[in-house]
Order: sequence, then C-alpha cells, then structure tokens
Amino acid sequence: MSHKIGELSKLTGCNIETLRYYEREGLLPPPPRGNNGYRYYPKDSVSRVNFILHAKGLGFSLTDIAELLSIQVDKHSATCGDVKVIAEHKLATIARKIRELEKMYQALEKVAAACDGSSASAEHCSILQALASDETAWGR
Amino acid sequence: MSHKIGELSKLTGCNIETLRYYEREGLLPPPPRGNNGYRYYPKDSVSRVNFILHAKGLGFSLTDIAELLSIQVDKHSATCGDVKVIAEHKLATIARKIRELEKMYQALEKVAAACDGSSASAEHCSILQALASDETAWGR
DNA sequence: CTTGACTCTGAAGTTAGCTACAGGGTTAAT
DNA sequence: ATTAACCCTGTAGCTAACTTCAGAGTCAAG
Repeated sequence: MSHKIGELSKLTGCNIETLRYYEREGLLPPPPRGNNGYRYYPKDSVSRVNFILHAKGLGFSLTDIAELLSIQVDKHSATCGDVKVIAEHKLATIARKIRELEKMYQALEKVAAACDGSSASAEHCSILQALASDETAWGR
Repeated sequence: MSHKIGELSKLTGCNIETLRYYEREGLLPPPPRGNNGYRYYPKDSVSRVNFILHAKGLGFSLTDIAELLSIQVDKHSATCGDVKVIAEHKLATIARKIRELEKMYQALEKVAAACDGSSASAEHCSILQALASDETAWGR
C-alpha cells in the first residue's frame, strides 16, 4: 500500500517537482525506494502533504510548517516540556490569526451589507473604514 | 497632520523601501508631496499599512490585498453588484481559513494535552495524528 | 554654514518557494 | 520488442516580495 510520486501528486494536487523539493527541505521524510530507485510513499503521506498545502494558505512559512510537523510527544521522550512550549507558542499564533480573520470577516460583512437592499446607508464604506469603526481593531 | 515616510515606517514597523514598493504596486495611494518632493502621508495611512501587514500574515498575496482594499461601496456607484460579488467571494475565503485554523488549533491542543500531567496517554502523538483522528479533517 | 540625518529616483541584488529542463533509466501496454 | 508514460538526479530558471545601493538633493541642530 504505497504511492509512486505521480500518484501522490494527483491525490494531493501538489506537483511532482514540489514534492521532491519538500523532501529536500525536510518537510517530507525520504520515503523508501524500490530497487529501481523510485520513491514509494506510505499512504499517510497524503495527509502530510495536504497539511503542508493548507498551512501554507494560512500564512505559515515552510520553516513554520516543519516546526508544526516536528511537534510530537512520545511518553518516553525526555523533551516533553520542550514540546509543550513549542505547541503553546503555536497555539497562541493560531489563536491570534483566528481573531484577525474574524475581524476582517466582520468588517467585510459590514461592507457587503451596505450593498443590500436600501443603500441609504454609507456614502463611502471600505473595509478599512469598517475596521476603523470597530472598537476592537488590530491591537498592536 | 501628516507623516514623512520615516515616521510612517516607525509607526507601522514597515520598512521605508517596502512602503515605496507598496506604492509602486498600487497598495498605497501616492501621497501628496511637498515642494521638496517628500511624501506626506495622511494619518489614516497608518491603518492602511497595518491592514496590509496583518493580511499578509494571514496568507493573502499582495494581489489579494489590493482586491480587499479596493472593495468599497458608495451609494452612487454603478458597480454595487460587482462589489457584492467580490466581497462575498472574499468572505467565503476568510470563513474557510477560519475553519482550517480552528481545526489546527484543536489538533494542536490535543497534542499539548498529551504532555500535561500523567503522560499515560498516547505513545506517539503528532499534529497529523490528532487531525487524522478527527472526523472533520480537511474537506477537499 | 556645516554636518549628520533624512529623503528622492532608478536600477540591481536577494530570498523563499517553487518550476522547468537535460539526459538518462524503468515500466507497462500493445 | 517497441513505445509512451513514468521515474531518477542535478542544475538552471522563474515569480513574488522585498532589500540594497549609487548618486544626489533637503532639513535641522549647533
């Protein structure tokens, strides 16, 4: 039960050269090879690649993603505390991103609403003005 | 009430060259100039730049951001329908990102929890395994 | 009135993250 | 047994988003 690189590419939508690139960059562990030299990916590679692609779309760098993927606990590990620290730091980052996206969402909803029905509302309304009129705008 | 480029840079944490670059790329409207040729930014430039920086961190490209900033409604505009279409498309994108981040958050919380107190829980637990054990994993 | 910090333009250089060869071997279906 | 579709490595090229530099003008403190 394993995939050749072309199959993994089709299953994930990630191009072949990019998969090899991710391997060079340490995001994908080097898969076992056949005697032909072909890569044979275990099937859980599919979710790993999907994770990478999704995380990229959320503004994480490949370095960030490598760190996220490296977070793992096994009960015999000496580094459980370290793992917890990294995980909590990432949790904070993610929570902040969620808050920011929610702000953008509300602001944009406001602008879209100005288009609905009676446009007797705002003369001008941009996402920036919608954000500015919100008390909870980007804390810095 | 306006800022020279160096002041805007300090207020936003965005470097001077990048500010001029954003102007060239159409993300910042060309500000009025003094007779010395200096840029004098109106003070709302600060929130515009902050918006750009935040949106970048959320995985939007400069092109996306330009589009977000271009969304504006004025009641005399003929393009209100167009604006609504774009806004709703962006709303969907943002909603999807929020859902994905929430999934990552929950998965990561699970991993962090495996570190707490009695580590009698998982032998191995990575963010991928935490995601996989979730029925609601990345819809594709 | 000079000196150090600031600003300008235009062009070249850099980094991250791919993407596309070139040149060669492998597999699978006809 | 051929041939189209696949895979390999290594290297070079590409785009987005900056960043740096050269060369020159401007401002503000002492």
